[in-house]
Amino acid sequence: MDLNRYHFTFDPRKKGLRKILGDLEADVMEAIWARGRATVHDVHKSLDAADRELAYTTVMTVMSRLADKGLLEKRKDGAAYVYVPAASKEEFTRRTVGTVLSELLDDFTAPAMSQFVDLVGEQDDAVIEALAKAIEEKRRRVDSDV
Amino acid sequence: MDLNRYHFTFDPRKKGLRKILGDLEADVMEAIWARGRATVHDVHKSLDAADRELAYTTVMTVMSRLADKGLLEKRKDGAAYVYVPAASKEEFTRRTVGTVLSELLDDFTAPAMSQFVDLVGEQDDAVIEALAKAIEEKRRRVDSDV
DNA sequence: GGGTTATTACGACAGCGTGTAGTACACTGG
DNA sequence: CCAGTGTACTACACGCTGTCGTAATAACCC
Repeated sequence: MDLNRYHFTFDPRKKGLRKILGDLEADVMEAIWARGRATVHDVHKSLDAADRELAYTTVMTVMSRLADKGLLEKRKDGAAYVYVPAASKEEFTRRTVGTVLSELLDDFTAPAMSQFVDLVGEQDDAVIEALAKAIEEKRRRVDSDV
Repeated sequence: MDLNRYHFTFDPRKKGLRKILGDLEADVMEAIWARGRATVHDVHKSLDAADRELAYTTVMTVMSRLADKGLLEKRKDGAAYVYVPAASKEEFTRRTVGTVLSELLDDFTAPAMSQFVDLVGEQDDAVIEALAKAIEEKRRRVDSDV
């Protein structure tokens, strides 16, 4: 899960996790999340379609790299290795989004706040209210501390 | 300024704009923002310190790439070209942060919102105040629209 | 146990973004 | 018209990702 510690790319043109993972990496992760656990064989089988023939070793390399990055865990399972996601897709997404947001908040506090409020405000008053409430609580806490 | 359209890297280990720009690119931008406009000569002079000797052409290449990316505008000025930031540092920061946030909100709406609220709760007072202010402004704007 | 098959390890190379720089050409000033 | 200075173009390295091949290894079947 320590994508958090690493440099990664952010591609606004891509959708979802592909903004952050490479295309093939994302495909592999999706495949593994879908089945919970998978061997290289499994993943290769599910990705190697007619329109995109992938070498077995290509899949293996990618899975290996994902394990190095901490997104997958590699476990010996009799014959072959089984790869298990270090976190569910939701959890991974949550953490990644959290990392980016907190980095943004740390380094660009004011613009991040105002931009966020603007962006969210366009569609969702509820979130603004939630934020306002969070502020309220925070203030109350501070007050009672005093 | 259309970093927005391009793939860029995001490095949590770096600070500020360096998360998004390369180190040298960031140095160059800072130098140019500091003087408003600059020639390659100017930038080279201000970056080429004893501890970091840079070739003139290195600076030129970087400036040229920044112009390609739309962060700088290049204007003929008699002998040399002068480079002018396409946007102020604040504006650039604002837009970049905005791009990232809006991408995040589009693709990861729920986690982005909840993470944001959570993160804000953990922040120190200054940050909370910034947020409160942002919300205030937002509300005022909305009210006057109505 | 030997041969066959499935897996893995390791290494390679390409493309892209960034840092770095050299060379050759152009333009300004004198 | 020449010298300098600045510019364009080209190039190479490194890190990340996509892509594989080859060789080694482990499992399996007779």
